[in-house]
Amino acid sequence: MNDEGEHIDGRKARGNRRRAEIIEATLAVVTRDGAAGVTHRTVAKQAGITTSLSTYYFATLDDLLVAALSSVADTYTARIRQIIDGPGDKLRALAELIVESAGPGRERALAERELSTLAARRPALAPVARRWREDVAELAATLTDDPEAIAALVAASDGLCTAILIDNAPADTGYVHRILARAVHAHHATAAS
Amino acid sequence: MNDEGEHIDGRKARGNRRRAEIIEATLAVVTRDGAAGVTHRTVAKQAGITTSLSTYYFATLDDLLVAALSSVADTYTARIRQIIDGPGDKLRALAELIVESAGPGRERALAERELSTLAARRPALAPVARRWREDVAELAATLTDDPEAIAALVAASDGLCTAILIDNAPADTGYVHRILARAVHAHHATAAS
DNA sequence: CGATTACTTGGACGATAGTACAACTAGTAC
DNA sequence: GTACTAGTTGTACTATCGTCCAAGTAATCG
Repeated sequence: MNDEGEHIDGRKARGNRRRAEIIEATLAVVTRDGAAGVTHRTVAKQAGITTSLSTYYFATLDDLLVAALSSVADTYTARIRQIIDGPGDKLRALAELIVESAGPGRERALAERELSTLAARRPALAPVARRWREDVAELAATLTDDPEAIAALVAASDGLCTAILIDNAPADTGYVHRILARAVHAHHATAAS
Repeated sequence: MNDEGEHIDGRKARGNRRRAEIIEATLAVVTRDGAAGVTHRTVAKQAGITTSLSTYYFATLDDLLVAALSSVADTYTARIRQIIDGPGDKLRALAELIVESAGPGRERALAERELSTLAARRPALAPVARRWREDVAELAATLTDDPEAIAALVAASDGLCTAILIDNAPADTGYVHRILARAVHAHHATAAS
């Protein structure tokens, strides 16, 4: 099993490399033309391969989109987990992550948002799209025990991302940090009803 | 001018009625199949007219999408302005409006979000998509003078909508209201940096 | 070596897309 | 009545889509 395994793994590794290339090409297409521009042909052209090869690795377009969304979600998860496990001011690190959406990470963030929106219609994508939100919640859980504060931070993070992406809102780290802090640290006198 | 005007207005009125019908059909299609499902043919079938008639009123698909997004944006603007100008607890009314996205207004809200995301790629749509955000900001401005509190409320509103739409998060009016209040009324000790 | 398997290719099928266009209808002007 | 114009229809052209398939290549196994 091991002997054969190494060879098989070698072959599979080549295939997985191709898969990764195709996924990256897919994200490039989403970045450039939006999710609507994703077709087997455009992706293949972007990746420099033939159309048939794209369908060989992803039989259906849905498979391709699921894989692409999963990929960006994985990246984001890694980033946030890095913040959670790392030292330093977690809230500030989150603010810096959000502000990235205004700069070099803008196109990628836009692609993620587009794929997330797409997830609303494809049940298979929903759990993947939900994950980054859960990650932020987990980060928030290290800062407070109040469930509402956690929900507020998640909502604020998401809303700020939207503001930066759609509205081209000013993206100053200090500014974003203050708004996030407001959600978490609010001394809210639990007004009734 | 008036004599002729009446007749011309009569013709134009008929045309505008058709336009409205087509826009409504477009929203129905976005609601059912997503923005990607919008084609001259699907819209025409939904409206019970021929494909050619759809292209007669909206020469290009972009025109149709712009008109559809403008329509939903108008509706939302009217709702929020009603809250601003009306009596009662504005923040609670906003919470109720947001919570609607979980119930009967869900599909419509989803359609709006989809069109907004689409706006990120079409400069012509950007100002329209920006408007509902400005409306919420205007509502917030009646509750506080702090610009950051306003930004926080807008972000919270948007994030909560996303949570409800994508995450199927619990949508309790009191809950939403408390999170919104947290954004506005935070007694935040302006931590430096 | 041949056999097997993963990988890759070019080309094809039917379906559907955006869009255009000439003809037809109905209401209005004179 | 005729002339005109907005509204409406059926049809057709071309392009691109998802998907499939038979054939070819290259690496590995026995």
